[in-house]
Amino acid sequence: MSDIAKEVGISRQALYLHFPTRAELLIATTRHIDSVKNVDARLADSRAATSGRERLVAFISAWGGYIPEIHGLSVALRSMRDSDAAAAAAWNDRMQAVRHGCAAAVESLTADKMLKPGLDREVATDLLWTLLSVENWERLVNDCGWSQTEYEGQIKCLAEAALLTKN
Amino acid sequence: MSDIAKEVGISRQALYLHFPTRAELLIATTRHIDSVKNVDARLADSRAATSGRERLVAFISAWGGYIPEIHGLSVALRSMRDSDAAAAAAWNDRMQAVRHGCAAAVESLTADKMLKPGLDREVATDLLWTLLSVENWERLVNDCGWSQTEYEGQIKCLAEAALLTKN
DNA sequence: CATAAAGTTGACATCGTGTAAAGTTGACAT
DNA sequence: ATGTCAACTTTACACGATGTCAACTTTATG
Repeated sequence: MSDIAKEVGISRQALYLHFPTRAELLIATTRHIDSVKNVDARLADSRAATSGRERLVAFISAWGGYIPEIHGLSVALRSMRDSDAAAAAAWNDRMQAVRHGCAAAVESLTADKMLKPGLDREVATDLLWTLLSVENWERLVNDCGWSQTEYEGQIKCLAEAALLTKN
Repeated sequence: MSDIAKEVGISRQALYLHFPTRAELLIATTRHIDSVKNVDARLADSRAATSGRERLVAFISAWGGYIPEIHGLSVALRSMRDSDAAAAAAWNDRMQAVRHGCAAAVESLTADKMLKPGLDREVATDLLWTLLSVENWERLVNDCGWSQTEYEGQIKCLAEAALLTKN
């Protein structure tokens, strides 16, 4: 809070005139970033896709491309999940929203009969959701040194290999 | 530290007679668990595998089955990565050890000409390493409610779909 | 010019980690 | 039996972070 106040140019106490707690500040910031960076518009492409496969790829582009925008905040929010229930709930909400996107992509694949045979839709959603986690992005981009382009490309391949019927 | 001391039945301060810092206590605990749970023996199977594919599957069983044993500790260690360099280094060491296992499995697949064409060995290692992260285990088992058996089975399928050449 | 909003300073409570000092207890060797 | 050493105890305190509180100042506005 001291650092943020210093950066903003007000006193630490004045921050508490705007946000009751550190968690609320972070949560409000995610809301703000969402509106500034326009998440909804990013997801429009994937909803507009005609085939299930296109939808899958478009969704991966949309969410995968959004991760870097919220990454710093995501680190802060996740790191206080165990000490602050509000922060945990806020993070869970975001993740459930991503999960809904995954489920929609899986439904679209199912409609196209492109889902790998024997793969339950729920399981497929869980797998896709897991692949698209911020933690995996961190590992590949930060720890492994991949570029954003490499990340998106490989995750698309991986998701296709995992979910799509062979040819 | 208070809680641990209470659990152990000594004073908080006495803990510091054994471990200089909280981080060192956690690190020492990982070492202890490793020796008690015998990680090395668990990995013997995967090193003994004859084919690359067997090796991959055996490694996933070995490491995937070890995750639940260290999970509580892993949470504690990871949560102090940003505040404590020693904790971060300890966690990284463990993860690099897992990465070496992944690299060995990938090499074994390469030797068998089973690695998906066009897939760089380094990239394959990164992907496998990412799939096998503790964070993914947490998500699938804790958040998605999968059993350990489901986890191991699906991750094996996923790893095979991601890395192996098609038939 | 009064007022209300926004900000300032300074002090303080609470919690967790870690340090420090002085005293207690018990085992064990001589 | 006595002295010594290791392990532990209690008490106190420093430090940093979050959050609260009270009193004072600045500034825009009707």
